[in-house]
Amino acid sequence: MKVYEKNNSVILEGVADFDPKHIFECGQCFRWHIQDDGSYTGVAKGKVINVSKDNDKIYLNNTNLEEFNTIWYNYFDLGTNYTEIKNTLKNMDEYLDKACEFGWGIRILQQDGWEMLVSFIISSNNRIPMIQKAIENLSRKYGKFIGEYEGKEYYAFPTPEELNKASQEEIRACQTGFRDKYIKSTTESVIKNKENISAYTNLSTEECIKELTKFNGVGPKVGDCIALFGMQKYDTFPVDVWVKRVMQEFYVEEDMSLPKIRKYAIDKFGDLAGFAQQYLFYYARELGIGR
DNA sequence: AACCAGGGGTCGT
DNA sequence: ACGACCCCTGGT
Repeated sequence: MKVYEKNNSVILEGVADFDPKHIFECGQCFRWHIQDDGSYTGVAKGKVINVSKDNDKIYLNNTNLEEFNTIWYNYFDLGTNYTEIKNTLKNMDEYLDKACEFGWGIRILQQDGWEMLVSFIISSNNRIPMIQKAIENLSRKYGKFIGEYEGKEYYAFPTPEELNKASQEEIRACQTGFRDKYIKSTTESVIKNKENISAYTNLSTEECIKELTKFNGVGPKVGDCIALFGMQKYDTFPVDVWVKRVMQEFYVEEDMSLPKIRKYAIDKFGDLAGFAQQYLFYYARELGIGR
């Protein structure tokens, strides 16, 4: 991979297994939006950045080499060899083979743990456009102003201290619905116990999920998502409705419970369970499998 | 036009 | 084990 800077952009040449659509639409993130030109603009790590692809070049716009080295290299998980991961998964069975081919450019972003905690609490019993709207509202109201990009204003996701200034009613006014109380209680608990959410990456997967599910509004599925997307716990397997469908379609009996599907997948896919989940989710959702 | 069913995890009973 | 929770979408 060749990396160089040009006109407020960082250009990556010959990077394998990277497709913006696959990355931003595989269910792992909520703050990336497609633009008229097919590129994606998003807020992460307190910055606004735009990502586009042209043949074998990836353009990271509105950033520079220093930020690439300190932030975006890890954020886009560029140190991980996805070709190898896909090869291992594809050899397991024909369904993973198809799913990996289909979502060939997926990468699991290394996102902020605190932001994932709140975002996936909002995601429970909720749909993606609604989740995006609520997170946007919370950021605009309580997060720091980052700046304008292409005529739009962007705000960082609020820190625990910033979000703690909001009352339950004010949180609900951001269109969180009945999850307002979960967000309030979780934020208060983080502040009160001086929780360092980013340190959860140091825990074992099991310990990490056990700690996460102590927060109000975090059950098994949401806990799995936070661990996978915010804490690099790749040996877990969030089972949402789409993953349940695709698993029942290809692997297990129709009446298998969610915890059993999860265990089945973790036993089968092992350390790569989280990656398998992403390929299967994207495949199932884009193709409407099991609907 | 007005209404109702559907979607989607967690909590509390 | 099961209903309630919020709110937008899509169908009738």
